[in-house]
Amino acid sequence: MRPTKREELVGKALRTFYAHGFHATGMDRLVEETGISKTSMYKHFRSKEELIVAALKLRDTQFRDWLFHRMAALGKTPREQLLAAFDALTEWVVEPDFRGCMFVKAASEYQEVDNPIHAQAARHKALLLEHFRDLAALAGANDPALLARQLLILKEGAIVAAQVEGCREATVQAKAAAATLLDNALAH
Amino acid sequence: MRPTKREELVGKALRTFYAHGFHATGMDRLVEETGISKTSMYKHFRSKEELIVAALKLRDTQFRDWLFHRMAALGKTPREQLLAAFDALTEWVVEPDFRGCMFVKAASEYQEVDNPIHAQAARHKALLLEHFRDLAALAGANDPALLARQLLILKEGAIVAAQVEGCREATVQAKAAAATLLDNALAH
DNA sequence: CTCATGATGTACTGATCTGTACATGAAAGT
DNA sequence: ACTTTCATGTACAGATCAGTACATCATGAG
Repeated sequence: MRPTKREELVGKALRTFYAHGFHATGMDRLVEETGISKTSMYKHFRSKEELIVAALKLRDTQFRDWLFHRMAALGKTPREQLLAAFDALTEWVVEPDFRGCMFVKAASEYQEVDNPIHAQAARHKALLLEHFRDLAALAGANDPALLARQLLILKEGAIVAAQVEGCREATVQAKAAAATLLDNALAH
Repeated sequence: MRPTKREELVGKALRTFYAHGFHATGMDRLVEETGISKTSMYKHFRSKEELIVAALKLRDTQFRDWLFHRMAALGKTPREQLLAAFDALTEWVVEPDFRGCMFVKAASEYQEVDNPIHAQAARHKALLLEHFRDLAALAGANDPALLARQLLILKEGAIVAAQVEGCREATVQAKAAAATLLDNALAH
């Protein structure tokens, strides 16, 4: 089924925001890129903030779908799937248009905790944590919540290292750390 | 010795940039806050970019001084000092004006790798890595470079979790993970 | 006192920001 | 054919952006 006009606008905005940042991307630029008129743009989205939130929601579903599917494809057991998350990250960070985690960027530019943009970023992280916790429980971890959080900390840290320093090995080094943590958490 | 005018300007700019972001903070605002005139401001710094780089350099020395001194104060052996880094982080993230890592924010808003602001952020991370690698070697790690990188990945990830999700436990959970990695790396 | 020098403040430039008023267009109902 | 309705486009408002031209001021030298 064809994407609606609104979905098309959100998709284009998502790419531009990710590539250039939120404050640095003006509505004029988005209007120019999409070929739509400004009036129509503001018919679809009452404000820039609303457009950003819509873009983050799209990114949330895109990223989770991609990550969870790669994890399921690359790993059979829950333990393997958790480790496979880092293989998926390795595929991602070497892509030429990789620019770090969009939600970290969003939360960085909109820091007030009550800001809808920041809240949307936090929500994404919470959803990731939920999935990891379920898998950690399935894997038989002593403390699934702790293990899930630690693995996600490794994930965020590896992305930051890859983005800020351009470190290519961060994700595989994070995977090695994750393996150690998993071994430790599944032993008893 | 008294701070020079320039140092005072950099210090104030640092606080404002950290609290509100780089693009979101205009030179007009900084001029108003410091009481200086715009002409004088541009006498000290040829451009906003130059001011941001100066602020990041100050932040780099401040943060490294603080972290390394806390690590030395809280830990005796190299191993204890590496772990103590996470205790220091725990002190930091609960401060009311904690807003995440300034260098991650800077690299997020100025993504081009050849941008001086981005480069300054990368440099800070490299200096942290150097210190951690030295300590890991002193601690007798099999692969000091790997261990140092993994510990820093935990550090970045914990800061991100604390900033984006407001997660209070992230730094102590990261410390637990760090302890596991240390145990593993020092065994032979 | 006179004049040069350098720091400072005011007021501005042109560009860009988010958001809107209003004119124009096409399609649909009667 | 005439009017209503709604989507679209143009042009703009008012604020703010980074950066600068120029007037004013204090100070120090001769």
